[in-house]
Parts: sequence; C-alpha cells; structure tokens
Amino acid sequence: MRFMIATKQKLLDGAIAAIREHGVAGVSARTIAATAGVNQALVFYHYGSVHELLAAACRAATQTRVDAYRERFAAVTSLRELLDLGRALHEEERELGNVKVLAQLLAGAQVDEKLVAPTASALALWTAEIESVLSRILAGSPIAEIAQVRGLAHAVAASFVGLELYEGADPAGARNAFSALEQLAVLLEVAEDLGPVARRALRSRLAKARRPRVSP
Amino acid sequence: MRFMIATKQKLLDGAIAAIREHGVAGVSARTIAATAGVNQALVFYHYGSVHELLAAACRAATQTRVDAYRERFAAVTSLRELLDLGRALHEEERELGNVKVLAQLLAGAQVDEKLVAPTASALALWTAEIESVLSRILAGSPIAEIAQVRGLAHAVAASFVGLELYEGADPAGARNAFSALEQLAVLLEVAEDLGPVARRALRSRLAKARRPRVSP
DNA sequence: GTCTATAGCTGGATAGAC
DNA sequence: GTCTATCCAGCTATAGAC
Repeated sequence: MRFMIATKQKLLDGAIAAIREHGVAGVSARTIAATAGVNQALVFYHYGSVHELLAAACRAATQTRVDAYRERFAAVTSLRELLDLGRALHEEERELGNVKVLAQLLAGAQVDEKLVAPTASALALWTAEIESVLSRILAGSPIAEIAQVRGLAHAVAASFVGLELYEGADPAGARNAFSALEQLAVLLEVAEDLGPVARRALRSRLAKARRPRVSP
Repeated sequence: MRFMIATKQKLLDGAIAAIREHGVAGVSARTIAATAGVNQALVFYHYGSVHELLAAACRAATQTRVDAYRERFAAVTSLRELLDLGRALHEEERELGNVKVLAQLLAGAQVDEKLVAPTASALALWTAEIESVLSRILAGSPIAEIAQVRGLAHAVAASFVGLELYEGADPAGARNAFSALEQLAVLLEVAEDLGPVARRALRSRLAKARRPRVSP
C-alpha cells in the first residue's frame, strides 16, 4: 500500500470526507466520487463496490490516526496524563471529524454486516493502543487488581464513541458528561496512591465481588 | 394521545420494529408499512412524512419503556442496586431491542437534523430518571461533591449507548468492557463509605482540580 | 485507467377512485 | 380513512467507447 495511484487515494479520502459530511447513511458511490472529484464508475473499477471502498478507507484512516498518536501515547506515564491525552485526542479528532467517522461506521455496522469486520478492526487499533498504555501505567496499581485492563480499554473506547454520538444529539449534555467523568477520575488517582492498609480493605471488598473471566 | 386509531398505532409499532430489524438506514415508508401490515400511502396521510413518524414513534416508545422502569428506579437505595438495575435494564432492553432503537436513532441524528430533536428528548427521558435516582442515593456522599450528578447521568446514558453500538461490532469486547466497569464500581462503593479523615484527603485533592460549571 | 450512457431497482411523495 | 397507480429522484452496477 506504499505506492498508490492518485485516483485510488482520492477515493479513499473522498470516502472519509463524505462520511464526515453526510453520515454513513448519506454516502453513495456518487457522493464519494463527487467529493473526491473523480468519476463515479471508478469506485467500482478500483474497489469493486461501495462497501469495499468504505472498508479500505476505514482501515487506512484509522491506521493514520493511531500512528499520529503513537508517540504521545508512549509518553504517558500516569493516569492523569492519559486522561489529559484522551481529552486532547477527543477535541483534536473532533475538529478533524475522525471520531465522527468512527462513530458513523459503528452505527452503520449495526445495519450492514459488511461493515462489521472493518469497523471492528478499526476499533481494535485504538483499543490495542489504549490497552498497552493502561497495562504499562497500571502495573502494580490496585486498579489493575480490580478490573481487567483489556476490559477497561474497551470500555474507554466504547464510552468515547457513545459520548461522540451523544454530542450530536445533545451537545450540552455531552459536555456535562465529560466534565463529570473527569472529576470522577480523581477517585482513580486516589486509588492509585492507596497505602497498604487501604489496599487490604479494597482487596477484601474485591473478594466479595466475583472476578469475571476475560475473553480473548 | 390516549385514544388513537388502530392504523396510527400500527404505524408507530411498525416504525420501531422496522428500525430494530433493518436499522435507521434501512427504514422507509415502504418497509415500515410492510412491517405494520398497512398501506404505504398511510404513512403520509397520518404523519405527513417518514421523519415525523419516526419522531412520534421514538417519543412514544421511549416513554413506554421509561414508565415500565419507574417503580424499579424508585426502589433503588444504593449505588450497588442502581448498578444491578442498570445491568438488568441493559439485558432486558437488549432482548426487546429497544436500546438498539435508541442507538440507531442517535446514529441517525448525526446525519439527519430532523432526528436530532426527537432523539434528544428520548435521551432526556432516560437521563432525567437516572439523575433523580442518583441525586437521591448520592445525597451526602463524597461522590456528589466530586462530580455533578446531572453530568454523571448523561455520562451513564452515553456510555450505555456506546456499549450497545460497540456490541454490534465486537461482542466479546463489549462484554469485557461491561465487566470492567462493574468491577470498577467497587471503587465508588469504597468512596461512599469513606470516613471523615479520608473525606478530607479527597476534598483537598478536589481543590486542585477545577470544578466545572454545569450547563442547564 | 477513465469516461459516457444506461439498465434496473428502490425510495418519497401525491392524485384520485372508492 | 384506505387503496391503486404513478411520477420523479437517486442509487448500484455494468457495457462499451476512448
């Protein structure tokens, strides 16, 4: 994929731009081609179908975004820093419209099973990144004893997408939700700094709750 | 709305059933009418347009579901009970397909601004219920000092929707996320039972973080 | 590789008979 | 209130000229 003729790349970019502009329900070979500034028939010549183009665009766009954040993810050393990065990422990607694209694809995947696989692998790129940071900074933390790191990574990704969609319907509500979650994060910081006595207390509570098995 | 002729009601039910079955992108006057077992032209006679029918159906269906849970919400007296009810609600509504309908409408609202208002008011019905329970059971709790109750209610609703959409693309990931969040809830329980010393420590940390203003 | 043209289908919406 | 019939727009996908 290192070398790609101009038209194929234009179609990839056009597909993402079209989703951003019209939503997944509003994309078609015609709208994509118009956005890309190329002929409509080329969608089928290069990608066979609209779905396959969307799948390719989803994959390429997500990879690009994840790569763009890799260094910043790697630089994170605390929960607070991760939360700050999360906030920044949300705002930057919102500006660029990329979180919207992911949310749209996720919504589209509910309807169209041909979108399930590409969407799932796009989400996986993000959650893998989050999981690797979490497992690094939560090593030895009581939080890691309480919840599966992989599950947390999935929860973070799912909540992000949910908040993004929520914002489209109720912007003020979404802002309040974001603020509340950030404030709640203070609790996690406190938990991270627990002394041995408090840790024992937490552990005894944990014993009462069943520890779920994580799926692969 | 207490008395409604049979056909109008059939169309309302048909609209919800059609969304459940085909997703927002797959609903049309024809599919709704077919699901409802009535003539396609009646969509326009009774509701003027497909969008207006969807708005009415969204409103009616959500009200019905919220009403069905009102007593159970009212019976909740602790955070743990609320979480259990949340889990039960998610599973029951998932079974009935209603969370899917809400998620679909939310996705549709990103695309079609005519869906924004009905979707927002449907979400508001849920968040109002959650907020009233939260403010009751969190009265005097340090959690209420940390985060705005209304913001928390919005966050819960948004995360629920996000998880529902996530489940369509990656079922195993969604299950892990749910488990992780439940385990994390142990932290909230601990916070609820904090003694005076620990509360003071928490409060001093809180002072460092700015308390955001809540929107109306 | 890129274009035009078009087949074949589905959808929103309306007119007018009953 | 309900039905049939129909118009027109937009869609996927392909055939075939260049």
